[in-house]
Amino acid sequence: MMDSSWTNQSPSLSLNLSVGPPRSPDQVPRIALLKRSLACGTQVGAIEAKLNQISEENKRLAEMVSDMHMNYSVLRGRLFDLASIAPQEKGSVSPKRKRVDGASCKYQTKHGEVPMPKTSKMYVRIDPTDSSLVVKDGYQWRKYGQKVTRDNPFPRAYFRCSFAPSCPVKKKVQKSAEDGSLLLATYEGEHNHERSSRDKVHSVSDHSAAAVLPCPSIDAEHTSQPYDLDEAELPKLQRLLVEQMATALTNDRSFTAAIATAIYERMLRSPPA
DNA sequence: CGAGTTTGACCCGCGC
DNA sequence: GCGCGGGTCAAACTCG
Repeated sequence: MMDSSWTNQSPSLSLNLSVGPPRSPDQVPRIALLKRSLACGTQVGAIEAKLNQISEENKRLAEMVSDMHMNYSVLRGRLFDLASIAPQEKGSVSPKRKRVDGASCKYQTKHGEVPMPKTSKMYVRIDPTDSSLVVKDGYQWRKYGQKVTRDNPFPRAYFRCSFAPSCPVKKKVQKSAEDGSLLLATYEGEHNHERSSRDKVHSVSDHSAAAVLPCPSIDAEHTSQPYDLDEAELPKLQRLLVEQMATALTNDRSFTAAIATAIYERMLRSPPA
């Protein structure tokens, strides 16, 4: 259902930072020609100095990207370390649904032993001032309870799927204790119906400032499987990484200038058909 | 008026 | 046995 590829793939960091398009053999004479034509003037030296400066910057940027890639690898390693040392159930299972046998993935109710419902988690970025605890996921939900839990100052809301009366799916929604702009939605069970067409259209995109962040290894996996990370850790790691890269790149004016120059030159040399 | 939300009470398992 | 805490119930309330 969710894409778990985020952590499985290294983002491509092989950014081509050369100014202008890659030089093909037939472009070298063009550069020579350009130089010759400019030789009439007194700007050749200045242009060469500028080119040297740009290559220096390119070199620096390449090192920066390499550093970031290394940091990414370190963080990624730490992520998987956390995944491997915290495989046991951390979240409390409802007492009424206490597991009888962890291996058999069953829990006991007053009606007997039934299969453990699949649980998945999803993180949603929201406006920190938004206390509605609404996650637009394409299904219709009816709230049936709200509680303040011990380990989190934010209330936890309980929802049941109201689209189909027989649908067994439940959802718990709570703001992250560390980050009030992050909602954690925990789904229990599987829908036995399609999404409502109305919500299909408005799913995710119409929520004010909300962005669903399918939690990579947690979300695709189920909590009964090995990747049961501390829910606070994973989004923090992801966010840290993305913010680090974005900050480093956007704060470096020479990088943005080089990108702009490269794009400009590329567009000049290969105009859209 | 019906559907959905709020909220205090209640249930039940766990740990001490 | 008792208190704690998470989950659920259901009456009261709100809103369209």
